[in-house]
Amino acid sequence: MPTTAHRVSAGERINAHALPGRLQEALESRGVRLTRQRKILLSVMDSAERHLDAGAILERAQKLDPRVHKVTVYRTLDLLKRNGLIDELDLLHLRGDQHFYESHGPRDHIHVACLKCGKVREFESELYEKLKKQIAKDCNIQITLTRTEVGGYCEKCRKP
Amino acid sequence: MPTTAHRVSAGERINAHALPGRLQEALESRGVRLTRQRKILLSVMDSAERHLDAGAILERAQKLDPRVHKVTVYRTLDLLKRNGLIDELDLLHLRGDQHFYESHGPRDHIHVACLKCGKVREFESELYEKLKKQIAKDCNIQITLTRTEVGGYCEKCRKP
DNA sequence: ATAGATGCAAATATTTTGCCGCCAG
DNA sequence: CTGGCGGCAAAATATTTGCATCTAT
Repeated sequence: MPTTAHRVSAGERINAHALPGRLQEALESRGVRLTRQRKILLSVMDSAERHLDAGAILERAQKLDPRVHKVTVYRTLDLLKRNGLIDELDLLHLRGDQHFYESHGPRDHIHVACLKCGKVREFESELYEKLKKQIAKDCNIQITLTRTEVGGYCEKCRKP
Repeated sequence: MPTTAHRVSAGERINAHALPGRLQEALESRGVRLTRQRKILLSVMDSAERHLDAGAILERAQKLDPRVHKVTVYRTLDLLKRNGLIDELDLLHLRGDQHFYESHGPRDHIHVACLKCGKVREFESELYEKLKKQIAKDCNIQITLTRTEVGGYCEKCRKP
């Protein structure tokens, strides 16, 4: 599996442990105990410029503080999942069979990935909202989570 | 019921080991070598009434012929994936972290799963086709695969 | 006959669990 | 102080690989 190029987005924060991000605030407001390692992990996830898997989260956390343990990463991810604060993605197994995580905001989006260069883009659409409403109605289901992943070849990768 | 067309469950084909199914025919036409174990595995997948993972495929295959090996299941799944004959799903990790497979026909569909009872239903929609076209256009991508999985609570599981 | 497929064991990769000492509140 | 949390090792789960042997064509 190819190592995906590191995208440095403008929004990437340099100093990870500076201010409490969205996730930390969410846990605080729920009265969840905030340990040293949790603060580090939350800041890593809050400031990620791309989707990270458990291993990548561990790496970045250990750069901030080597005392963070692999198992704690999994336990913290589980905590966040249980609290509905992150989404677990597979990204079409583009980069392997592990899971990727993203702190999910209020807006639901589709992941659009290029199968060649591996770039993942997020896409929002009113049509998607309509589709979900149609599913809810026609299947008589109360939808609580959705995941749409699209793979293909981007403009650059189609050209010779 | 719904205005939109929807297929019932994954497969309704009845008899497992009888006649060559869609998958076997597809491989034959491509000149792929058809071994004893491949025929068995293909028939298992062609006649599955629900989405199976590698372990479930192995189990069913061994009931037909105990000489089928686990590794062969993975290698055959890989063969089918490479030939674009099956889709690999995660079904929202409803039943665990393994992958599920389905022989994919010409029609693309959405998987709608109840998070409580685990029932998975397939759903087709013109709206979905439109959405894909919109993505292709707006993201300037040539789409080759899509996966949409929706989780929620079905009518029965919402009731007391 | 022979290229390609299978079986077996062992290696990888990822995630989970049991147990005990530690620390945030 | 104390109940939840984290570290460590080991288990569990899922999948892949090396190599010798077998078989469909």
